[in-house]
Amino acid sequence: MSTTLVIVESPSKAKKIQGYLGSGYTVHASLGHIRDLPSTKAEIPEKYASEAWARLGVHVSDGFKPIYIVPAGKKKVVSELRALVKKADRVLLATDPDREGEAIAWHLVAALGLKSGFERMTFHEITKEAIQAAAQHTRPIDYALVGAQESRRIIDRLLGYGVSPLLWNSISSGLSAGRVQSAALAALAHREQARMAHVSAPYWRVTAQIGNQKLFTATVLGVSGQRLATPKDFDPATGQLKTDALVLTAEQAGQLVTFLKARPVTVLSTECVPYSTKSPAPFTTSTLQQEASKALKLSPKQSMDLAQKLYEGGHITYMRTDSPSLSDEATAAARAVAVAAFGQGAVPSNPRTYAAKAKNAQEAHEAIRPSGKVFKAPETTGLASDELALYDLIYRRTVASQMLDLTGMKTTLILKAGAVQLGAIGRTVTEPGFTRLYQDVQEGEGEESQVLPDVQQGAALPVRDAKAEEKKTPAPGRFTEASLVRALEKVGVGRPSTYASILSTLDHRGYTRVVKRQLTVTWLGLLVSAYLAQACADLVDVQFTAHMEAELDQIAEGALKREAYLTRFWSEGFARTIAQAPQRAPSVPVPRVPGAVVTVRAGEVILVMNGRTAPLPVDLVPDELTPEVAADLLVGKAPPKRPAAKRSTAPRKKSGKTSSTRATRKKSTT
DNA sequence: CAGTGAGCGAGCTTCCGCTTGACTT
Repeated sequence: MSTTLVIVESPSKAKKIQGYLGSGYTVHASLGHIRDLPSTKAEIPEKYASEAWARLGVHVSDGFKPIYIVPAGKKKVVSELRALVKKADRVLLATDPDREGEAIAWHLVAALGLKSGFERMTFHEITKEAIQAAAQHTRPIDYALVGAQESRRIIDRLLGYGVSPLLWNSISSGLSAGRVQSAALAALAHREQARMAHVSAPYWRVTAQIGNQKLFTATVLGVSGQRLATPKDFDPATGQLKTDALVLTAEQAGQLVTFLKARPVTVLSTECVPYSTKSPAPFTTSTLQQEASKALKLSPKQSMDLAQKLYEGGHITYMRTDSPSLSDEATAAARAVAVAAFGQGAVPSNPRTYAAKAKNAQEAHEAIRPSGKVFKAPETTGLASDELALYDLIYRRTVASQMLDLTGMKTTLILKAGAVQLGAIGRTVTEPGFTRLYQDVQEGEGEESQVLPDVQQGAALPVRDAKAEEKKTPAPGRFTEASLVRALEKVGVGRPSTYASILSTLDHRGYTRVVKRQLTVTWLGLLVSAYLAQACADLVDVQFTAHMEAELDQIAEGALKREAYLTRFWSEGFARTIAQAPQRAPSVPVPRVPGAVVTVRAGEVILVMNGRTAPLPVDLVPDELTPEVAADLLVGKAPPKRPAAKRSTAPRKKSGKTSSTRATRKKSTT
């Protein structure tokens, strides 16, 4: 009897597919990649160990030939697969239908020593029909696509292992740089610098409570035809007014309140326009992380760990995806839930479809959704606590994606009291649509969602109360872990499988800290970012990945040769930049402390001011370095303690440590 | 003379992306 070995990436997928293909097929998982460039010196094969180029794992001057090894953790799965290959007379490489999957298929051919009798099998849906059809309609491996993946891998290696040593030289041993992490760090550093440079300006906001029965809030827009200043009217760098808007003094604000309380307002104009809010798309990895962060206060890592459990338990589809699209069966299931709960009118007559808008999306999987042809209601899953909460979020989001848009009317009233002009905005909902099931957690609600009375032009309304509040123009907000992921996804940096790990890399290197769910950058992070911006400007350019992707697409289409691209990119580009990079420690100014700079000496981050130096505490967030704190540090006083920001692990655990201590011990005993 | 400790030098670190368990905390 003949048997066919089918190799997929994930074990839960293997189990399901085995059921659909039945006897005659053996389905086994590769657990992702099975070969890679050597990551440490110890992994370099002996025959290359003495070669200088082997440090990179890529023979640059010999056509950028990579050295591939089977990492220690993957030896077991490779030998299992080898044994299965022996028993099979045909192998179907059913890894994911994307660039990385194509490469895994090719690595399997190489690592398992397949000579013939192998084919590539791809599918976008795990249903019995789709799988059986896919097993019949196989194709050869797409070597151009594999070449694009190898180019991506080589670029990331050359950049990462080429640039990181510059940091060891100029800043501190063990630091790292890379295409993805350095772009993420640059975004954080840029935002933190804008915050530090921000000069806030005070302004007054005057509001009145108006109405006969139900009161509504109106805001003073202007006086005698001159507009009242709002945050947009100030230059964030100086705090100075940059338009001709009116900034009230405290006294004027008080007078305005008294004036308003003393007389009714008349309606100058009313405007009523329809508005709508589109149903949200089903979850991708990135949007799941954002919503779980807002609604459930989970970090991206926590969300992914929970989603992994839900996936393994058969509750949801695959959780690492960049596609918001639903299969036909899932669309029908979502509509069925909506109709059962809210009636036939809850869904549009034509099912909604969603396509990826993220750059660089590969769409190998469908959206994250409840599994199966019929969605299990959350309360019938047997799940509890956080797992239940996350499943419930996914369930409601998926069903909501198939429901009607929210529609309503937006009303704007313009009012006047003497020379004072006021405005009020209100909304009424005519069709709640998807919001019956799924409410976005939104900021900036309040006044915008009030209901305004139905009044005519020229009508007079009593003012019940008025007040003036002193406000300050806000500094740009910090990223959260989830909002950084969203920002990276938007420019195509990182992949669903790496979003959570990018954050942990930044944390482990000491570049960032999470403080009260906000992602803050440390002084070390600012120094590294400043150094890279100066030494390797291309690396921190947000467009870098987008440009790379465009070239990789050309390689995949056969329009560009791998070696030509890598030569232009590396030998004629980054290799030169790296050779010319400065070897000095970077220093960055402290915006609010004139004459002070932060730099690094002997691997330690220090503050330098007036010829004196002081080490900076690791947990001192950059914008907490005020003139007072700086003065205290320089006379050796510790800054005021606050609850320590937790760091997940001790700095830099070294995997090579055991072998090096063993070597030292051996030497000392001889 | 044995035991201790300061000081020195050698060697290593590092990337991104695809998967789970096997480890600690």
